[in-house]
Amino acid sequence: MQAMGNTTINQIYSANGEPRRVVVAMSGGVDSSVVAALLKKAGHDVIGITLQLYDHGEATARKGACCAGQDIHDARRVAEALDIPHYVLDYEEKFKNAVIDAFADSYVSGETPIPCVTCNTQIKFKDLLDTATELGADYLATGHYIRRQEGDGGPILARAEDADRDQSYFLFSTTKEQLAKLWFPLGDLPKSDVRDMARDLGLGVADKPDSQDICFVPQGRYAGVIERLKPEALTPGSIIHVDGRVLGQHNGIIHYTVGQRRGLGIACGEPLFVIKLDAVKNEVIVGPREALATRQITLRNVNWLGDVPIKVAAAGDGLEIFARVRSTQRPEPAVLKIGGDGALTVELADAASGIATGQACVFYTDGSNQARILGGGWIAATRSDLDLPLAG
RNA sequence: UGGGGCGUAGCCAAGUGGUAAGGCAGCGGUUUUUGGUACCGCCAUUCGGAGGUUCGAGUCCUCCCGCCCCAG
Repeated sequence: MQAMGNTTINQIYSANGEPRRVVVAMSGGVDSSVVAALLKKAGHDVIGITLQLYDHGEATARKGACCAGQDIHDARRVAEALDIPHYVLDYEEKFKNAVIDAFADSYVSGETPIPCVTCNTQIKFKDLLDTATELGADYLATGHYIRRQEGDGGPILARAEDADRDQSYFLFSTTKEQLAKLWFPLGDLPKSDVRDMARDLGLGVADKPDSQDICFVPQGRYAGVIERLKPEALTPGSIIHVDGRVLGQHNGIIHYTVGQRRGLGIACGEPLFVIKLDAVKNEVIVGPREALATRQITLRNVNWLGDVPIKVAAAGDGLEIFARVRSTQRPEPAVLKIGGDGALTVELADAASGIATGQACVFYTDGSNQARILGGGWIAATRSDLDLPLAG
């Protein structure tokens, strides 16, 4: 543990050779607090910034939240203890426009969003990074578990040492330009060590629970958030089996996501899963588990982090990669291809199940814990292994 | 108003004398910086109703109620 801690501090030094000005995005949690402490201890000129992202209402006091209420106080206390300047920036409007509205729009259009990715790339690595730059910072450091390494052609991204904590899935759309000014000191550390460090450093947040769920959604009831923004999203419609039978009614497609089983309220002997959401017809298409199998994925808004242009890398027979279609699953063998029209597709070697549009497909060089991240894209459409319509 | 069949939890369903399987749905939880999946737990003192036989009945008998089929 001690050796690991020293190693990290040494790496922090060796990255620059001399102290630098660093803005640390402090969420009020354990991870970013330890980052601030480590960088301060290493002699850097550390500035803590905490973003206030959403209301002070019902979501504020609950455990597992961040960036509001109690968490801001926690961050401030840590900053005081570390004797570093600390600023709280009101990003509520930016957050609502860039993250919450997009979140609602996504569900209304029949997709399933990942607000954490949007927040990282649209808020933290954009507006906050700009602010950090304005403050004269050389780097913006965060508590994300991912590694930024120096490659031949500039910084590259690699999976975190702690595979269970690896957050590369949520950071796939980090651009090379953003990467140039980002710093992830925890990428080499196991989470348990980070907690130990927090205790050794006497940080009050050492035993704070990990954040989980969507930070701005109270009690996991995301539909309520959407309803407030878009009341029309709760229009009832039909639940239809892939074989054509009308099985029931729903109270708005925003309550469903592809792969979902619970909540359908339909008993038909074998379990039913949501196979597809049709926003135009306002229909929820359900079917057996087999109908969820997919290996063909069409992407949009791909962020490419490879060394050679993607048009070259993915041309012809495509590029053999490892792909991840959800954060909690290991990268699996796949082929990344680019079509004549420039459309990018991923073909999984083994079929995956329950892949919703609006989710992310992230590319890796290999299946190891040291794999480099080659980028990723948003899932625009998938094709069922069965002879069924496109789920998307 | 003759013959036959059926009636078990929200749905489907096993159980033919020994003290109510299972699946689906639902509910709760675990896992998880997205959703979902998965996994774990809970879910009929009671078998359409009323009597009867029996040490003991969802299972046998009688009557009643309700469906379904065939024939009139």
